[in-house]
Parts: sequence; structure tokens; C-alpha cells
Amino acid sequence: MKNKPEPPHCESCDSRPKSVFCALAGNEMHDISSNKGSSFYERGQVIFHEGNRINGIYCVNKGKIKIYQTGSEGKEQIIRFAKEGDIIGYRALLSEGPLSASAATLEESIVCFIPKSFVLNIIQNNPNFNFKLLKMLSKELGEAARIITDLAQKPVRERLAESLLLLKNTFELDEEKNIQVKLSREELANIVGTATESVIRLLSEFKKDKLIDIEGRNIKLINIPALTREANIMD
Amino acid sequence: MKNKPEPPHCESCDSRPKSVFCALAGNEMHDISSNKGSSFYERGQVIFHEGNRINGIYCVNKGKIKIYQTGSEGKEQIIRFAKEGDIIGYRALLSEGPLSASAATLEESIVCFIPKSFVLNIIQNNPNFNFKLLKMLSKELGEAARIITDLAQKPVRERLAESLLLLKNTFELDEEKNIQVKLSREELANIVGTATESVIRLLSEFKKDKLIDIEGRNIKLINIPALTREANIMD
DNA sequence: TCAAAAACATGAATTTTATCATATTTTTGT
DNA sequence: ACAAAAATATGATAAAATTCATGTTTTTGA
Repeated sequence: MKNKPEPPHCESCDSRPKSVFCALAGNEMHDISSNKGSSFYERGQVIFHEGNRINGIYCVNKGKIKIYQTGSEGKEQIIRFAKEGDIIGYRALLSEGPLSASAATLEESIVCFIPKSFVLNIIQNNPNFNFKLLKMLSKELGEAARIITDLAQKPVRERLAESLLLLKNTFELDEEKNIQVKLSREELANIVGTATESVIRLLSEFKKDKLIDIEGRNIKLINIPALTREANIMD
Repeated sequence: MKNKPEPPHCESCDSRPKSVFCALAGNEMHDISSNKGSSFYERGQVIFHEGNRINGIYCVNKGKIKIYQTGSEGKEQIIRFAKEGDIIGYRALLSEGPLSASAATLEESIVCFIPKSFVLNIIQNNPNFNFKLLKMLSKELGEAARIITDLAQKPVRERLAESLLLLKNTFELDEEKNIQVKLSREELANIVGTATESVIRLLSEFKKDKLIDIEGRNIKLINIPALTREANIMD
């Protein structure tokens, strides 16, 4: 974790319009911008670690991040992802407890750190921001509930299909339908909640069935409707 | 769902001190109290149904409630519980989408309904209430993450032990260590995320191993430390 | 109160999934 | 560039869990 020479400015941050901070007033923005820190992370570096305490929140300026918990056997379970414009670590800040999850980069990333006092100040004084936060938490809670139901009820094959679609929705596809994030088979297994070998086998099956194409860690979704059917998604 | 002759008053509600509404000012309280509705539900009745839209939130005055989703095969997955003083349905209200889960009573209950406009009004004007909401959502989000990890990684036996401890923490034990909520084996299975037969078998094993005692739907936790070990809980 | 329905229980068979063993390929660090 | 390490791949086996079948008990409603 090296400090970059030139920290990005919130005012000119590409991610801001997409983030919860879009609701900030000019002076609030400036306040944060001049008090935040900013760090560059290599691929695979840990930003924060479960059980620790942090005094602020992180905002992703650039890059892709996984948020994960460590299970009782030491196995990692990926809970969700964060990308440009997303904030992470707010759950621990709001609940005032230790971090319930860790965060690590999936590629080179720049992440800003906003001290607690500034965040709380905005929460206290900007009902608009406040409401945006509530909405964001609500959305995540809904997503978490759906994940719980799927983990409890769907077989591994369906869950893998669904995870691929989740990655598509989170990180988008490029013009050739490649998922715009590179994960190891083990990381995929840690989303799906299964063994690495099972993911490897099922990915091969999906490829054989012409649902996807694989080249190393690059996954191309060549038949999304069929994949959606595999995932058995209703909604 | 019959309307009771005398709706409870928020001002004298036993549940209020434990609820998010403890932060309300006198006039806010009165405002809600005189504009809420109140319904009595028999055991097993549905309060609201997944996919529908509601224009307000529910507050449990008395009783015990399960919040559940229906999976793609029609199987119910219990996401969480609510008891006296808890509010339910706020996720849908805040995210402004349809309900992502259903709610049904586990015993005779009285549930109040507070129209959306009054809730939003308080959210807009009472930062204290607002912050309490944020905290509540954060706490739930942390719990959901832990459930996800457990479902993904722990075997059924551990998850059942853990579910029994969850019920203990949520509904307490009486002086004889009986869990203060009566669930069917199927409902237990729908928390654990397993087949009803598996729950039946494992409960018998737990009984044989002197971890619990069973009489119908009554479960007595006679060896909580051992049960905690079974659940393989770290924290 | 009694018959029907629902819930509970248990064994056997089957399916799903994980684990283990062992190559092969790819990546990484020097 | 090359050796070591990590990741990917695949088959065989084992374990875990579900499903099915069937019987018993409990609850429910007329």
C-alpha cells in the first residue's frame, strides 16, 4: 500500500456522479476532498481486515474489490464486490463494531479514505445523503436475502450460473461479451460456496454446452438466456 | 386478519423502549399513534406477501413473526424473525421496490401499520431516528453476511446447532431452558436450509447426545456450551 | 368424538458434492 | 530463461445430504 503522489480530487472524480456522494453540497464535497487520504493498491492486496476497527469509510476511486469473510475452516466466502464509486467499510462505521468482513483488490486500485468525523458530520446535516445511505443499505439487504435463499436451496450448478450473471451485472461485459473481471477458479468457488474442483468441472460443462467460452481467467458469456435458464432465476 | 376493537397506543406500548421509536419526540409519537392501524393475527397468518407493494411499515406490538422468501422450487427460506418492538417491511419502503420477502405470524400477534408518509416525515426531520435506522440496517447486514458464509461453508449439523442458538438469542429461553418459540420441523429446516427429514434426524441425534431435549415442538437446550461447540462458532 | 389431514419419524436407495490423488499447465520470482 | 510455486484439470473414491417409501403419531375440523 503505497501513497500516490497526487491524490484524486472528489470534485473531479469520475466516480462521484454514480456514488452516494452525488448528493453532497459543494462545501461538503470540498471538506471531504481536502481531508481524505488516498492509496494505491496492487492486485491482491488487502485493504482492511475482518475483526479490525476502522475510523472512517473507503471510497473506490478506481479498480475492483472483493469483500469477503473467513469461515470457521479458514475458507474465504465472497460476500459482495465493490467498484468505482462504491463505498466500503460503512457497515462497521455505522454499527460501531469491528469489521465483519475483509476487503482485497482484484486488480490495481485507488481507494480513498474518509475519516469518520467527516462522514458522521454529513450524515447529521444532510438528510439527502442520509436517505441515499438508507436506500443503499436497503438494496444490499435485499440482495443478501436473495443470496441466502439461493445458497440454501439451489444446487451448485445453478449457483455458478447465477454467480456468472452476478459478475456480468456488477462488472459488465465488453463488446465481445467477456466478463470484465478476472477471478481465479478458487475465487469463483468462494462466491458460489463450493469446492474449487466443482467450479472447474462445471465451467467445463458450461463450455461444452456452449453457454460460455473460457480462456484462462477470461469468461465469455456466449448464451446469456440459456445461462439465465440454468440459473433458474424467476424474479 | 381482523381489526381489534382497541388499537394499542404507542405512548403506552410496552415494546416502544426497545424499538427504533424510542428516539421519537412526544409530538412525533402522538402523530404516529393516532394515524396508525392495528391488526390482530392468528397463528400462521400472512401479514404481507413477497412481490406486493406496501405503503408503510409494520411494527410488532405483540407476537412472533417469521420473514421468509420463496425459492424457485416454491420452498420457503426463513431469512429472519421479528418480535415485540421490531419493525418489518421497512426494506421495501426505503428501497421503494416491491417486497422482497413475506411475513407470517408464528403465534397470535398484534401488528401495527404506520403509513409511509409519517415514516418518511420522521426520517426527514429526526436525525436521531434516522441514525437509529442506519444502525439497525447495518446490524442486519452484518448478520446476513454471517449467514451467507455459514450456509456456504458449514455442514447441516453445524447449521442446525447454530439455528437453535439463534432462536435462543432471538426469543430467549424460559427458566427451564426451553426455547420460547414453537416451530415445526419444516420451519426449522427452512432456517437451516435443508430437508425436513434431515432436521428430524439431527434433532434426534442432538437429543441422544444430551445436547437438547425434545417434546413435540418444545426444544430444551440442556447443554449450551456443547451446542455452541457443535455449531463451531468462533467470533 | 372421530375421521381426515398434517406432522413426525425412520430406513433404504439415490444423488449431489467434496475430498483425495495425480497430472498438466500457467504464473512468478530470481 | 528457468526452476519453483501456484493454478488448473480430471478421475476415482468417499462423504454428505436428499429423496422416496412407508409407518406412526398428533392435530384439526366437521
